Amino acid sequence: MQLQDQILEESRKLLIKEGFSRLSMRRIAKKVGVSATSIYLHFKNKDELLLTLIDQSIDSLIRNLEKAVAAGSDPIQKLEMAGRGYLNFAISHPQEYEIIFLVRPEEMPKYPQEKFQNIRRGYELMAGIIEEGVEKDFIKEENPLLAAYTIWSQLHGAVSVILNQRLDTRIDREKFLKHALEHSIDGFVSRKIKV
Amino acid sequence: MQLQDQILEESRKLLIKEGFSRLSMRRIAKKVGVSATSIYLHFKNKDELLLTLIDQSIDSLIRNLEKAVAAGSDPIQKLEMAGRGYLNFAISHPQEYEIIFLVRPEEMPKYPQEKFQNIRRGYELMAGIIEEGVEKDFIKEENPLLAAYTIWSQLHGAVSVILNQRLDTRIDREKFLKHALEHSIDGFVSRKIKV
Amino acid sequence: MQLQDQILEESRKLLIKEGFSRLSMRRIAKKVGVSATSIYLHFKNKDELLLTLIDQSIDSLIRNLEKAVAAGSDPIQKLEMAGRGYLNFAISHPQEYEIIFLVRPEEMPKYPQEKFQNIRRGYELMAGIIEEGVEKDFIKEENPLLAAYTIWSQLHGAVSVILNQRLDTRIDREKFLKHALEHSIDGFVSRKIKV
Amino acid sequence: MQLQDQILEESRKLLIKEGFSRLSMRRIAKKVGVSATSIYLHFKNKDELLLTLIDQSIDSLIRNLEKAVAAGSDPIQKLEMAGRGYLNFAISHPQEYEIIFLVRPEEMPKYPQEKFQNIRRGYELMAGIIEEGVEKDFIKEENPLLAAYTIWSQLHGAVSVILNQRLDTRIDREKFLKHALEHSIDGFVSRKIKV
DNA sequence: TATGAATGAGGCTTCATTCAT
DNA sequence: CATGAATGAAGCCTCATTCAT
Repeated sequence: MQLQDQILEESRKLLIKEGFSRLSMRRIAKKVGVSATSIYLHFKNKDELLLTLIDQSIDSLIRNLEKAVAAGSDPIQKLEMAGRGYLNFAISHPQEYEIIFLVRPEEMPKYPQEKFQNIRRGYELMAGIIEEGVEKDFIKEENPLLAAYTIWSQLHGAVSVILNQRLDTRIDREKFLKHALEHSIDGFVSRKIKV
Repeated sequence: MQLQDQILEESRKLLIKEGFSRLSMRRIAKKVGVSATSIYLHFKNKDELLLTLIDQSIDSLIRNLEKAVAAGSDPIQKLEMAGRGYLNFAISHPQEYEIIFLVRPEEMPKYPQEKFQNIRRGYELMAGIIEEGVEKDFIKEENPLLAAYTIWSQLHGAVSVILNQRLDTRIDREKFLKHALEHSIDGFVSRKIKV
Repeated sequence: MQLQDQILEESRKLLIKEGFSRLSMRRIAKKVGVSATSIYLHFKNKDELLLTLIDQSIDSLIRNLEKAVAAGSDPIQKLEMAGRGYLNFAISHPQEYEIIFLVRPEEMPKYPQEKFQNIRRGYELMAGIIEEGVEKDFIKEENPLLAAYTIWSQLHGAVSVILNQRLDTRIDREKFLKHALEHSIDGFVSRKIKV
Repeated sequence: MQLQDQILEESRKLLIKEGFSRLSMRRIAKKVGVSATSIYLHFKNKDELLLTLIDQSIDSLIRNLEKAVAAGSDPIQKLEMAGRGYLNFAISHPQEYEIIFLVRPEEMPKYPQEKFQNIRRGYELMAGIIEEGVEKDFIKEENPLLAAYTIWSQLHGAVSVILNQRLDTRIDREKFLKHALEHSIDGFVSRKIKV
């Protein structure tokens, strides 16, 4: 593995294990086993490193969604599989998922906007499915993008409480995820069709 | 205003404006117009300051929810008003809302667990309403706590994308909030009763 | 007990338990249960407090020596009892003993010299005994002050290694003290007379 | 000279001139003429710096003793030379000598015990000589280690009063040292053989 | 006699980054 | 491609002391 990739990988690990505030160039360098200076041969500075991290993670999430969706046949199934894919990705790749939401708005001006807009591809993929569902009369929905984004945000909410370890201890994690998915996807769908 | 309150207020402002990583004792002191040392006369250390901030914010959120709920008559209305109250609070008091979710899991061990568990009162309030709805046959739901927590997490998701300034620019904020609320509350209710 | 005495007592305890570097006005105040400011009502500043502490300790040591010597009949016995008294005092009142040697030379200019010279009374007491022994022909010694001071310094050495917890673990403390005393006092006497 | 050595040297000087309580990383850095940060490139932290200082000093003392002893022929002469070597080292390298006794018991837990135990080699060297003396019938002594340690502590006492500038102004320093050495070594020896 | 509030100086340490090699 | 040395800024925190009450 190239040094550049090692740096990215260790950064991800450090990020999830120790938190953002403890992610320093020195720490990364030590973990990788090179001098701190060496990192600068591969990344212009810390911001660029983070940006690469974010970029990769967004790509990874979207690739996962696309793969998940590919297996579905009708729009409703596709939507459900996208939702499931989202949750699975977040839960099983917490480092990558969290990095996507790592940069806080006050720091965003430092980062090129278009990088963040890549994430659009995620819910646009969902919006596309909904649109397809509308066209094929599976789904009734006036604003597919809005609908997709709503689902997207709700899935994010469910994942957030888990990754932030704030899920009530009296609630079973798997049950919660199942319920949240249903409530976001099935519920949405059912309501629109069955009612 | 007492210095203690000024410190808390400026901390909140700084937090929202500059982010967690830039919230330092020195910065707070400078903003308030006192020496950094003075803060230690009112708070044992930075952690205690943050804890007070969190505590106050949780209290504030819950008081808002309680007030919102008080105006409702039947369970369904109450639930909707709680949801609306949640969103309103988060949007209009972003500093306080964000502080509640500020502490990341890797730093939690430092803080007393019971402080964080105060937040339970928030979704337990919702669970209570759902239970009431079940009793009065307005709502069909086997696990009110799970249901309440699901709604809770979804509202959090909606709020998060807004506060993190990640809402797609093509989507209107108000429309999104309305849609998200409906999708979380009404949808939940309709599905359970009407179907 | 007066506040002033409480302050002194807690200072002594703190000094021995936590060390000089951690003896701060705030800490003392907290231990005593008053505000830090209050100490300044009783002592001009930290140096004055320390000085009082030293003064009292020197007095205490010397009073102990005088008492010990009083019980002896002939000079040799007196000398031995003085030595034993010295060791006993140091071992059983480590706080007070250590304070006497607390102030390092580089800080001495701050303190009035005459306070420290009180300690002279300690080995002058011993020198007196030796002189008495010379007069009564028990002891042969040209320079009683030098002899007394030598014994004095050797007893200090023995006590130091114990209080500094540097006594070799393979050596029994009591045996060491006995041996050191013999070697300093008896040995001195025997050599001069018996040989 | 390497920066590391400069740091150690200036630390020693500062220690003897200003005392332990004023030995700070900043001060050392200023003396050496580098930024405080630079020290951390050569020492992990302040404790490590002190430990290095202590380690070097213990080594230095023991090497001096060994050299001193080498010149002696019979055990008694060796013992005397070791004692003289001890005094000489302490008086002419006060910084190094004092550092050995710098760490107070309450701070010892922070430091690895084995470093401090190196000092054992010092009085074990003396114990060895005494043992040799016993074997060759020059000396009668049941417990060589105890005897050696007693001498050791007494020499330390003599040195202490001088380095702490507490020697009575009426006593000549050289005479005192000579007397103390005799009293510790010769006295010990004479008594054991001649009586 | 007592204190709460305040402060400037300074404590140790970590950080991102640069520069010469 | 890699590094060791260096640094200014900043982090949290404690200190002795003063002042107004």
